Amino acid sequence: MPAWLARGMADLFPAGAAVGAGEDPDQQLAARLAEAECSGRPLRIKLGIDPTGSDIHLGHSILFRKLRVFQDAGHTAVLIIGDFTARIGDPTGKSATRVQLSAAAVEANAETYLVQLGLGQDPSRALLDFDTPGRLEVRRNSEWLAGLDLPEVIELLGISTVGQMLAKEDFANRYGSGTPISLHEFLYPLLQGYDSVQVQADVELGGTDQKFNVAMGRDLQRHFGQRPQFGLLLPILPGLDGVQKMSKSLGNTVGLSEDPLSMYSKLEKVPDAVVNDYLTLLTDLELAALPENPRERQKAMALEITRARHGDAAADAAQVDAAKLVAGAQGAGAADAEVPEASLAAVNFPAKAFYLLSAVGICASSSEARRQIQGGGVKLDGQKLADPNQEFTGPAELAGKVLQLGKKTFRRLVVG
RNA sequence: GGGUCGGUGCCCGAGUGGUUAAUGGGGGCGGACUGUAAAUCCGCUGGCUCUGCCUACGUUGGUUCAAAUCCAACCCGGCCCA
Repeated sequence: MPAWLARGMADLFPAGAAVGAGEDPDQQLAARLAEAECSGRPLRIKLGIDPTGSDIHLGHSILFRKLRVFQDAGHTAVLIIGDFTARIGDPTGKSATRVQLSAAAVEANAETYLVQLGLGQDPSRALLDFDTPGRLEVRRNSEWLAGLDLPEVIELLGISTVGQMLAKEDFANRYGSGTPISLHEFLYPLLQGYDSVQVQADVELGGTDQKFNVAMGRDLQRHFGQRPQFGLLLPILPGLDGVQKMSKSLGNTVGLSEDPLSMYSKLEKVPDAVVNDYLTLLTDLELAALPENPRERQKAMALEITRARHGDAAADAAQVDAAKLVAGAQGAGAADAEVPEASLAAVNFPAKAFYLLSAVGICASSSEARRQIQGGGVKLDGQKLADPNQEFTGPAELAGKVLQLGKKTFRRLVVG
């Protein structure tokens, strides 16, 4: 099996026996690849995404990266936008039923997804190859799901059983703990599987949490007389906390569209334990060639990922700025790295310190600002603010100064 | 549909008429420490230009000087039965 295929792989099924099982292209992916090579017919690699949010983060991108290497090897990426299934909500990994989204919201999300993946963007930084003919098909599953009639739905339902559904980990947990499961949620794995039938997938990519759904696709394909797809599962990327999976609702993500500085500075402090995972799954670097020092590894990882997304120059600059920020936070005076500006235009003077912080957007509320000041976490031009009630009479007193919350939040105050 | 138990702040979870934005834990934020971090220790954790005033314990209404705590209806959920 080629290295580009094996890197970062968590599971592959069916895996076939290494020796003795012959070269059955329905049992061994390597054989199927060879068959494609001979016949000149590229494989169809399916990846489904649910446009339930508007941001793609690094956790998603490991799947797209794998899809991309298939593209580069000459195969066809079939990207399925689950515009229909998003309205049901994939129960996977959720402790509760998902909210259903409106069709319009789903479509808007789908558009931003494609842009983030590189549609219409600089191809050298795009996650997928949008340009080479035959390498990418984008499909929306409402295409075939919206028109299903009741007999067809019943046929789908008949392919699986309640026992099978309850064997799925998430359902089992929820059922066991008395958390509600709506009946329509059982439809989700079936519909995702039906997508495989519709696009005649040879391989379906997914996270390890997708095993059930991907396997379901095989059942459905067999039911409809097709060769069952392979399931190629990739690990779930741990989030910035290093423990839980990367997920927006857990607030431990790095978004693909984040600016270089925030991307770099988040990544450079990922826990040591997961740095190698990030390197394997999000870069093409050789682990053995990297420095042993854990701090150096973090930096190399952060830099490489930022480079791939923003280009070398922007990433290198972000690294320098991040270093300045840390130095500044440690008492070397206010950082002169790129500090976001905050306008004083919306502030009504005279302004007390706590009100200023919230008016300028550095704190979520004035009460929080008051607490932060009392907790000693706020500085103005490097000088600790001690009194939340300290009054500022006008913009002139503040213009050009840098307001700092904690170690990493800075705002340069501007009059305009 | 019947019986029964339950719906508390970001999450979990105490509290069952009267100091109180509501014990505790998690998470988050801030401080110290450190190789950034993690671990550990400390503080904070509804809102409001705030020495006071608002809004909060599923929803609505009621009883009371006084309710998250009592009553009624309704909504939502678990379990058992049909």
